[in-house]
Amino acid sequence: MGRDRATLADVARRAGLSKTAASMVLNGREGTRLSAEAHQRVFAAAEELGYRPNIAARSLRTRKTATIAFVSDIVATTRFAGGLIRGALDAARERDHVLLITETQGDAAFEQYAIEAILDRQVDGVIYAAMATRRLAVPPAILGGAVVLLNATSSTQLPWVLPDDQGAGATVAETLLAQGHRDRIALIGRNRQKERDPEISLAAEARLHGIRETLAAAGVRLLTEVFCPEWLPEHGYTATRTLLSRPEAPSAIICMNDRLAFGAYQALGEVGLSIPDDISVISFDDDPIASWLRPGLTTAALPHEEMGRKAVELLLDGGGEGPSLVPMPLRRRRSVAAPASTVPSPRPPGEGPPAADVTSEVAR
Amino acid sequence: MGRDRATLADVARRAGLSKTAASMVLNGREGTRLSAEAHQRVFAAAEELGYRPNIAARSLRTRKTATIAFVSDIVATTRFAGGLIRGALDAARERDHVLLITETQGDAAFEQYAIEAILDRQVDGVIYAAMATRRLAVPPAILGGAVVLLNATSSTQLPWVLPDDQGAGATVAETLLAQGHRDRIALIGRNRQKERDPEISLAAEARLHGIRETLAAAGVRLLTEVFCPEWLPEHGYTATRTLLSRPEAPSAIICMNDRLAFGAYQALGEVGLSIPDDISVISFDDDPIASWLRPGLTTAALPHEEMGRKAVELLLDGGGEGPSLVPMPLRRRRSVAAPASTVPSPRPPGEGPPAADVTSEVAR
DNA sequence: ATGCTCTGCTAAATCAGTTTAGCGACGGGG
DNA sequence: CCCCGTCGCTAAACTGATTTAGCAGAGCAT
Repeated sequence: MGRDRATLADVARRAGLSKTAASMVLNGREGTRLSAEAHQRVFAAAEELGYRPNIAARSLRTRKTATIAFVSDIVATTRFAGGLIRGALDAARERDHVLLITETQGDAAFEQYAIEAILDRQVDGVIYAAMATRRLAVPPAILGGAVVLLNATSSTQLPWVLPDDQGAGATVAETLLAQGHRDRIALIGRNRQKERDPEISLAAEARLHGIRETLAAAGVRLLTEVFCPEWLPEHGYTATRTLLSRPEAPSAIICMNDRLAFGAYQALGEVGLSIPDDISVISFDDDPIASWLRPGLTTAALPHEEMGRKAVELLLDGGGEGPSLVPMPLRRRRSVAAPASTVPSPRPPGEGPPAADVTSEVAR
Repeated sequence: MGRDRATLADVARRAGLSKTAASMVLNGREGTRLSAEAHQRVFAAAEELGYRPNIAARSLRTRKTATIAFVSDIVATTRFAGGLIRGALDAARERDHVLLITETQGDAAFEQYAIEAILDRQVDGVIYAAMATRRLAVPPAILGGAVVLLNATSSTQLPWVLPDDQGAGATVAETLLAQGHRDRIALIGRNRQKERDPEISLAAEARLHGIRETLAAAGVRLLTEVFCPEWLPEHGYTATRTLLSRPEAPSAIICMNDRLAFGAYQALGEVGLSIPDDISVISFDDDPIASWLRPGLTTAALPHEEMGRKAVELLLDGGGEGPSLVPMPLRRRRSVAAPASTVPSPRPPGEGPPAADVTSEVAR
């Protein structure tokens, strides 16, 4: 790999000029007094030889590598990582940079390895990413250079990019209000222990805040909230069963994320309630399952690609300290409708299929 | 980032030795006649100064960068990429290497960029990964160095790693046979156009082959097959409705992947059939949804982490040309049981699912 | 003729390592 | 006493770029 490559000296020789001249021409240096003809010859020689600079040699001198480190806690388990990386990759390519990826897995030894590895390689900057939106501590060793936090905050004076969870909360609430939902809106997914701990997640509180403010502005209060230990389908399922066992049935359920909403779908399906005719469901994240559910789940999408892209922009183009909030667009699907005029009553389970119009659902 | 670092010259000076001596000691060179005391002094000096070699300088001379390029067609969209990357990352770290990630998005210009970028950076090897198991053409420019194909084959003489889809097919079939399913096993997900095109996917044919061979060895033939244009939930849904409209109802359904199986769950749920009491469902991939479904979906897992890990091993430790098949372990959950003694009959659905010649029907 | 300023270009240093070639001291054999 | 080999170590070349410092020649004014 990469033997036989023409060097700058080869180009200079072929152009009949010095390495200095060749270097300056190829780097487009201003203020040099090299003739137009010299430019021509250098470009021609470089072209003919298929010259490409050796980045190791260049960065030895310049201490620039055109490489960005992407350090994250977990890349694998969450499918959101892909979006962040993809966005970063795109923006990096546009700026002729490349991404070095490492993972700490939340392990101090691995983090140490990752940091040494990127420091040894003299990366131009570091994107320090968390897979769950949260606050974190930035290892001091990397603070010598450019750092952008992605999907995370910190107490340090750095730029960081976050999804606009609060705005998404507002959007979600507005969507329900616009359909005529008022006093029978339930919420699933708060977590007593974790939501207040910014080291674990900032999302819950911000989303809730957006929801509450918007509802309050319309003079509406949440009907109930059901707490969940985690945001997994099984918890959404149990929470929904709990919800349905209460005297006053909701006209709409806001789930804190799509996995909870999936659980809600399962519970509602078992009980024979139809979405959105009997009950609307709306949620956050735009997990792939949101589009696979029947009916499709309306949800405020986490803008992962834009976030990854934004992080690179802040790192390379500058853009100051503090937060950059990326809007979370609402994916409108079929899970939200106007509330039924009558309060829906759960059918006894085991009675058979819900009275959904199957053929219209099949026509997809 | 990385200024103020001690250099080898600093270490040598502090140890009272030459750069040569320091270099040799730190690299653990055999056959050098440096005294034990000299070793001590160098190690001590390096320790005290927190010396770390500058990789750019080193690789300028040695043409080794301790960096592997991970080139894939698509990292974002599929959540499988994470597993591949994670496995590769782990194995790379164990060997003191780091991963440079690029994405071609199947675009020739992007591929060109990616290749130049990694060639410029003198990576030690390339993992060329596809997100859908398939055959691909390796760009000749990278054939100068070490290359391993991940989740892909090629006609070139390179090592490649694939999931053992055929073995998984066998496992799946055996699992059903072991539960007593025989002549009422249906299959969902073959695709007329694509499955035969190895540029698109190798998985379908291999899985089917494993299934057919195993069943044949037990004297069993598939009851029916329903074709699907893609492997998405909606197609699994339609295919299942189609399947249920046939006179002879299956006791088990094999889905070509979990997303199809999810669609099958939806259709079975609507029609009031219970999994696994009325019908068993088994599948491939171990998508996250497999564990979220109720009941949990039994499925042969794509061993992404192991595959990524294996690719790095082949690249760095050697291991010869040709295929390395990584077994696909079965995740046993609750979706498979013994067939009901009586043939399950779908409850009369008020809305008739489409009735047509199934085998020729292409679910849309 | 002298000094000065431009113009157009180059030699050499530099970055931080690895590697080759070889040097001085010492001991032993002839 | 001389030659040779081993021991323990080092000077210097080398990797491929960037960058500093400066040189030769032309043109112009004095």
